[in-house]
Amino acid sequence: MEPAKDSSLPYYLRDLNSVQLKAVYHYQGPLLVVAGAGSGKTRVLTRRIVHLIKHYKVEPKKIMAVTFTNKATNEMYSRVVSLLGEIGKLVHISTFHSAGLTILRRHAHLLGYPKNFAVYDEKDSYSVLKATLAELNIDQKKYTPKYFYSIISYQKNECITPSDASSKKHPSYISLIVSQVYSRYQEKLFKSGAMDFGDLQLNWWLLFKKHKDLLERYQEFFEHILVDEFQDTNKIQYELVKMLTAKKRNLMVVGDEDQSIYSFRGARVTHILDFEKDFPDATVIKLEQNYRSTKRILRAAHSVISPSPFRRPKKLWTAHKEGEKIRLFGASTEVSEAQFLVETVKSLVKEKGYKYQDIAVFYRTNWQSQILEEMLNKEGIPYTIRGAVKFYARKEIKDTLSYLRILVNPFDKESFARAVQSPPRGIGNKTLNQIYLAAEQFNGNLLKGARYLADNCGKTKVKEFLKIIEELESLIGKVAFDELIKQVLLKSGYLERLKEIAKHDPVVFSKVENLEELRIAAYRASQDTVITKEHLQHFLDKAALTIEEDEKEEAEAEKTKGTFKKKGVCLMTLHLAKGLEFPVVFLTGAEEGLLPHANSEEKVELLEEERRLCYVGITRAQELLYITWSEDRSFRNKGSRYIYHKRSRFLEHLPEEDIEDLSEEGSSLTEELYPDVYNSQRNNFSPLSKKKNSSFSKDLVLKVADQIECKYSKECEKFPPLARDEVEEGIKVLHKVMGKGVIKTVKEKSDSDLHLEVQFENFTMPKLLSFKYAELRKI
DNA sequence: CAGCAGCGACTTTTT
DNA sequence: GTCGCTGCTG
Ligand SMILES: Nc1ncnc2c1ncn2[C@@H]1O[C@H](COP(=O)(O)OP(=O)(O)OP(=O)(O)O)[C@@H](O)[C@H]1O
Repeated sequence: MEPAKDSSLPYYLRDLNSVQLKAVYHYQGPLLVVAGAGSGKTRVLTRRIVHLIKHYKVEPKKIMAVTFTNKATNEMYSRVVSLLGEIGKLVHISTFHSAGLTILRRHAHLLGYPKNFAVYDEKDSYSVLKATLAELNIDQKKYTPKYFYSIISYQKNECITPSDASSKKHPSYISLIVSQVYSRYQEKLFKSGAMDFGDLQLNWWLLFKKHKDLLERYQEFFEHILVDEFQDTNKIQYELVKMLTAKKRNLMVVGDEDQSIYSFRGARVTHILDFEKDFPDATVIKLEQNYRSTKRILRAAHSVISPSPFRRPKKLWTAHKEGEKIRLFGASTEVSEAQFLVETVKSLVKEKGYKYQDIAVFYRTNWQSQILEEMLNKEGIPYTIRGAVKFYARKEIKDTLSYLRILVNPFDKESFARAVQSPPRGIGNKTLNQIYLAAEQFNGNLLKGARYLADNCGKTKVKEFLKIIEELESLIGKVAFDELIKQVLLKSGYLERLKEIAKHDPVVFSKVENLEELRIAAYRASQDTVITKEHLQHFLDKAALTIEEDEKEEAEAEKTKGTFKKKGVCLMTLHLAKGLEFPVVFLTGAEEGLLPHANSEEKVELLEEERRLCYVGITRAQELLYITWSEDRSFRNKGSRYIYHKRSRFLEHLPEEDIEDLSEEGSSLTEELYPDVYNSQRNNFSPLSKKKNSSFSKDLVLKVADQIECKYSKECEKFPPLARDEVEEGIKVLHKVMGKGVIKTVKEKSDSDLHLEVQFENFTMPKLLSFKYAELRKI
């Protein structure tokens, strides 16, 4: 297809082929774009936003663009901002959940929730469910909280409310129990002034159902709604989109059936088919030219996806060159797989001129990243990882944030209980229950309940706890956010407690380090401005949705490139990779049991989803593609038995002429014959055991703990401020929060500011700082 | 009420 | 192999 090269076209319409242009020009009415990977779907969607604003003079804030994952949202955001600059930031670009949260923050009172309702994560929800099951005398061994959580989430995704669930005509025994649990659970959440993830959609939907006037206002407000990755949309999300566009019918959806990988959370590919039924007048546009990958990569991708039995065949071609062969590497152990990765990355950077951030590493499950990380660390290769063990889900972080959460929402039982008991302070379940009871007199306000108990029943321990809370509360509006976090850690005795534990168990080092990381996140979120309740709420919201702090800001920093890439090799799960692209891709763990995952082998639908996952991974690659697997990997729960895994069945049909097999010599045969030798060799191979204990001594714990207490800010006073013309790579600096470090790179951003990358002593990864705000000292 | 031993779950993917 | 929860003990 000839690109429209006419240079009289505005900048944002260049580099689009005629079919793409047709989609971008589309003004009003429903529009469906279906197309294969890399055909420019996201490009068309983002360019169309620009066109709507520039040409049709639609106000940016009246455009909403949504999708499911944070990553894909960031991708859209950075593309729009790079095309539009500041104006682009006014467009409402977010995930469905984040959009729901924003709207519910404004109107939740209409549903009876407090304005500062809490957002419960999975763990909080489990805990509520556990209490629910206990109340209903349900055997938790037989039906776990997890089980109910998944069913309730599913129901919420399907627009099923508790009352819908209980009004079933001929309920089975189990669905009867489920509906009981669902109702009681929902009641409990409500009393705690809390919503779970599903509620961010369900309550949004209910809000619009119950308050037509409000819905109309939003229908009126949003001129255009665009949905990226439409195949990942579940029922309630589709319903929401239909509701919102019912009046103006300016809805554009963009998707690819072959990339549907979220059916486990209720996403339905059939929505693409439904769309044509729901909007019979929809314009349908198909894109067939791939602009991302080489011919070889595309053929490989095709060989993976085409055997799928349910698939509607789709054309996809590219004008790009053949490119290099796809390299396969079958390793004998996960360690040698990781070694291959590390070595190859090194040589790509050294000899082929690739940058670390050009390289992505994908895997099926989060835990697979561990070994890869260790290897990369060992070799000093910079990398970024997202979502592994979610930062805000860690115990120490949740413990700390629980104090802030009850400041914002004193009804939040989960956070209240957590704060009260971390660290343990002589208040146990008995007192806790008394507080709950007392709180009923105050509409469920737990702080008031506690106050009542403290004043009238002489509970000194409770009094002491309340004193902490009140002191913290008084800091709001007075100090910066990082200071507030520090005070939480000090006043609550949490840090003291960790130091105590450190004396006999240095493992807490990583916890202290994480807390320091949290304080830095707080510092970055507020810089030196005074923290307000609104700020605090906002920060907690972002934490709840696992939106990485300043991800959007950084996206901006790299405007020129269009797409934003973080520093270093990018590690992520296959699910998170969707919508992104990289010059070099490593698809790791491409073996039976992992891809397809063992849990998905049984059912065809699940198996096919795994296939699509593999397809998604392959189609992220622009130039080079490496596929690796390991015949042997230790699965912790399966004991120390090693199970031999064959190369993934999805690789079976890779075209012979497009691949180059670099697999290790020695194979399954050797393993089967000499398992002992094999195993001992394997042990020699793991120098990476997590025995941090010896090197991360208790001194280090104390050091970081000191840091939290801001020892550096005093030290800072001893050194002269660093002037702008003194900034130079390699010089030593002191930062009041992060301590001593060396400037690694200097990036000019504008006249007013510099961007510095500083390697601090106490952190493995370098930190990005703004010169203007960092107030560095010269040492 | 806190500490500790013993037990089971954990590793599928996201918000 | 580790984490976190449960239930027992002091
Ligand atoms: N007409 C074009 N000319 C040049 N490059 C293009 C054109 N259309 C798309 N591209 C490029 O192709 C790549 C893929 O585009 P994009 O990410 O929008 O595709 P996509 O359909 O959203 O892919 P996926 O579904 O795999 O996420 C991008 O690098 C984009 O810049």
